[in-house]
Amino acid sequence: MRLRSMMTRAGSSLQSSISCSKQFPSKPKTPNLESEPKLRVYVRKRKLTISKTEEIQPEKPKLESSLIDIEDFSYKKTNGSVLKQGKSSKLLVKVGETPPANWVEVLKGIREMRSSENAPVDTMGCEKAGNSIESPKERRFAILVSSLLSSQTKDQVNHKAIQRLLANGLLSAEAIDQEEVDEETLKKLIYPVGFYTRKASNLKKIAKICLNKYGGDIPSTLEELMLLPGIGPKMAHLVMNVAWENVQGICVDTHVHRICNRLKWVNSTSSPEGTREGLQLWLPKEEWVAINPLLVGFGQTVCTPLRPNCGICSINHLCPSAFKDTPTKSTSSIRRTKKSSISIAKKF
DNA sequence: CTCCGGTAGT
DNA sequence: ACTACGGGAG
Repeated sequence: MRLRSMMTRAGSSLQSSISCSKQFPSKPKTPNLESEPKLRVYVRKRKLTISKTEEIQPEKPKLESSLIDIEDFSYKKTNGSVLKQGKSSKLLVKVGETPPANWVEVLKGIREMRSSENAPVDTMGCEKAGNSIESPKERRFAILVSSLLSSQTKDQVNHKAIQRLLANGLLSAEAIDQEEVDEETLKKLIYPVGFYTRKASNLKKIAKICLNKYGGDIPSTLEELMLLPGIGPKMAHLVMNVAWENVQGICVDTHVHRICNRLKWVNSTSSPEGTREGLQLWLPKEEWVAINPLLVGFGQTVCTPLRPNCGICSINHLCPSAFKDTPTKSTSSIRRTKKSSISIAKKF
């Protein structure tokens, strides 16, 4: 995959305020810390503090380089509900200072498997979108649109939809915002991407916002991207990574979420956002962009949601979940459990 | 019939 | 936390 070089814009200061969240995932179990007494003491102390008080303003800890760059932020959707708060406490940071054992080896193993395997994901879909476009502004817009369309949609389908938009000259904010381009038109053009009706509507709105507020360009910060209809955390991080080449966080999709939990790379998270935060605590920032395509491909071929192929996995000796069924609490496995128990119930 | 490379509203 | 939104593929 190649990223076109371009000027990265330096903005993106996300210093929004943050009121320390009480939404901190309440799963403070102490996993493998027993082996490191020194750390354990510290962690326990922190943990206690956290659970007692919401407001924590500790001294800036000496962190590994990768963590300094995570900035506090909060963003909300139009209805005013707070969708996400940035890193919520220093506790996470401290715990995260200890990366999971063998993670380097695990990563290396996955890379090797990925290089021999052919995963459906060879590139991130939205990267392709920009390749043939000269103007940086339009290239970024194309990437944004491609991200929007790509959710719950096969890469190929998404790619074709983008090509149709392009062929009709409808891959810029100016073009889409025109009066005569209605949602019906867009809908037909992007069909059959997943949720095309809603996406057509969102596309129209996004074009208007981009034109009116950003001069036809796309927002350059995470929080502003999230304010666009249909753009959530996953896509916002993807766009920051690819369109702006300004890495604010890890793009966590269902694969990254599931695999990180299987590997115990995060502390049993129930949402992709939780996984993102947990992963960012210890994964060196240089890996933040690459980790997504790597794990997505791995998740499609080897570490599948249902019946993972642990037998062919070269790192199964390092995986806490290897050969165990009913693995993590990924959304799909929850759903599966629920449904299968229903169908079992029907049988009897 | 079940699974998908999310998001937003309940 | 739970579910609707769409359609295609296995």
